[in-house]
Amino acid sequence: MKHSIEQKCIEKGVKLTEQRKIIAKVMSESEDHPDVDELYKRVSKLDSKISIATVYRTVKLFEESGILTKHEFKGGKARYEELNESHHDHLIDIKSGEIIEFVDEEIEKLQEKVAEKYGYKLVDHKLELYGVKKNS
Amino acid sequence: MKHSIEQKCIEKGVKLTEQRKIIAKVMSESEDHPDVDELYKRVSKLDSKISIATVYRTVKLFEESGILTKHEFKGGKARYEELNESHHDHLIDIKSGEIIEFVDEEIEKLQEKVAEKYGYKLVDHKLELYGVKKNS
DNA sequence: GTAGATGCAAAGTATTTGCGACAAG
DNA sequence: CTTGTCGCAAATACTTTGCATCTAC
Repeated sequence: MKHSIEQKCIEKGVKLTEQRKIIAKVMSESEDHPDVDELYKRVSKLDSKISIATVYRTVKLFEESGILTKHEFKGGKARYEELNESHHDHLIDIKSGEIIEFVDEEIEKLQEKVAEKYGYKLVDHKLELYGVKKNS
Repeated sequence: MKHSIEQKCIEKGVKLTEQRKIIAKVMSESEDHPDVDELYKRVSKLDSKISIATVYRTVKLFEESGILTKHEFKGGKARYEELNESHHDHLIDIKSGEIIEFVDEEIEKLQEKVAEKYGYKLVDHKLELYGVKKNS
């Protein structure tokens, strides 16, 4: 069975080149939120000839096609993850850099309500929590 | 009476140079969230010899001193605003770029709760809503 | 066959830094 | 005085782009 991103490319009519297939595969198999450099490293192991320009072009294309989503957490580089049905936000451990994904329906609803209150329709949002582990 | 940022520099023991006073003044009087370029333009009107490097160095220093806060909204450049008692989040009009500040105590509390749930102490957070005006 | 994709290197942005001159406390 | 700051230009980090070549459909 094809991995999920390649599948989505077909559905969305995104042309599949060798390079895109590799990038799609790597992102599909990634459990984390790699930045372009990291993605480039992983991709290079499968095909050392892929250029970083192609990686940049591809993540941008995938993002515009609604296949990947881009995060700009604190500290510079953009990071990507596969976009799927289940929306979630992020809790970031500022010591270790570990990222925990979470969903909170109540917060989601309240956000809609805030937008509503000011006469806006919510089209997107960003919620990031930065924390330190409690000495448990 | 001195404007608020200059006051804070004194309280926090931040050395006040001519350039810093000007940057402090401009930020104190800004009602919006200027990026460094914009800030540099405003500052240059009061003293055309200030360099952009100084503006970068100063906003960084002010941020580290807890005087300014930095936002990285979608689309690149970092933007700054004065940090004061009243915390707030931002609702951004994706058409006009207008930024509305809001506070929602309930969301704040829920965020704490989420962090708690995963065993974390919340030290910072970022909540940005992106919306379009409803045809009112 | 043709429109679009790739690799490369060069160009863009945004931001930081080394260094000698200078100013604040 | 002495330490830290400034202006300048060069350096860095991340991302985009022009162009000739190549490839998916």
